[in-house]
Amino acid sequence: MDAKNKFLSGTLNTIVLALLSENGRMYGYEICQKTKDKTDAAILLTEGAIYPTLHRLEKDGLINSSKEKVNGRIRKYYSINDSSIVEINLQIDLLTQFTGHLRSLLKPSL
Amino acid sequence: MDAKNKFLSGTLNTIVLALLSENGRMYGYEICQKTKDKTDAAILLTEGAIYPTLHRLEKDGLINSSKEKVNGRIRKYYSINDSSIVEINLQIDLLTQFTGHLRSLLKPSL
DNA sequence: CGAATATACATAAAGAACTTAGGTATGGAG
DNA sequence: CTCCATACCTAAGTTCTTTATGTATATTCG
Repeated sequence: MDAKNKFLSGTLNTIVLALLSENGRMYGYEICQKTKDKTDAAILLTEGAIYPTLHRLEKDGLINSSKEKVNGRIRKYYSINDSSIVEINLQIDLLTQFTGHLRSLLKPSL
Repeated sequence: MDAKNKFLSGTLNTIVLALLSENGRMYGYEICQKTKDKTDAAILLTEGAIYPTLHRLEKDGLINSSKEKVNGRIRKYYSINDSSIVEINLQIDLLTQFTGHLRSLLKPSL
């Protein structure tokens, strides 16, 4: 019950899409590490969450995958599907707006 | 599958605590309206979500309730439990920090 | 060299939280 | 008198995450 990231719920899809938009081509494990690094370990993605998320996004046609052997190990790289860029940017914008509204609701405590 | 607020998940507890901290004393229906007003209807809390949330927070001892008849209708007012203020402010701070990290992850798309 | 750790993928059972949909009831507007 | 707003509540279903495994290779360290 550590629940490191109880706020994460619902935002993981969009975080992944944003990282792929920015970085072009990433694999699951890398996404977890990158997120950890960029947030000073404040947001920790678990593998049990990231892999199903990637599979879901691919099934929904938002991202593509390709396997590649690197240093003897298989990596599965993902990148955004160009034909979904509009949809992806919309989702990112919506989440950005949501966090803005959220912060305005929380602000009085500052 | 409209999922108006697919990002809400996990943050509702803390939104409620923040609103109660700010406003002192509110009832469920009012919390929904207030949230709608303050976010230009971008965040819409459903009654199916808000009431179980209030019950949960009360059960956990974070808030208190009292019923009152107003204009012929029963209202159940909630307020934060003073002995939980530290815990509540911590949760609000954590969510504020989370949204900060989240925005930094999403920012490159701007 | 053997063991532990990091890398890298995957899935399944369980739990938590939300949506959807329904139910009850009063007051005011048209 | 009917509809809508107010005001509460709960249950079934869905979705997503956590936790717990499992597989496999490369590297590091004693």
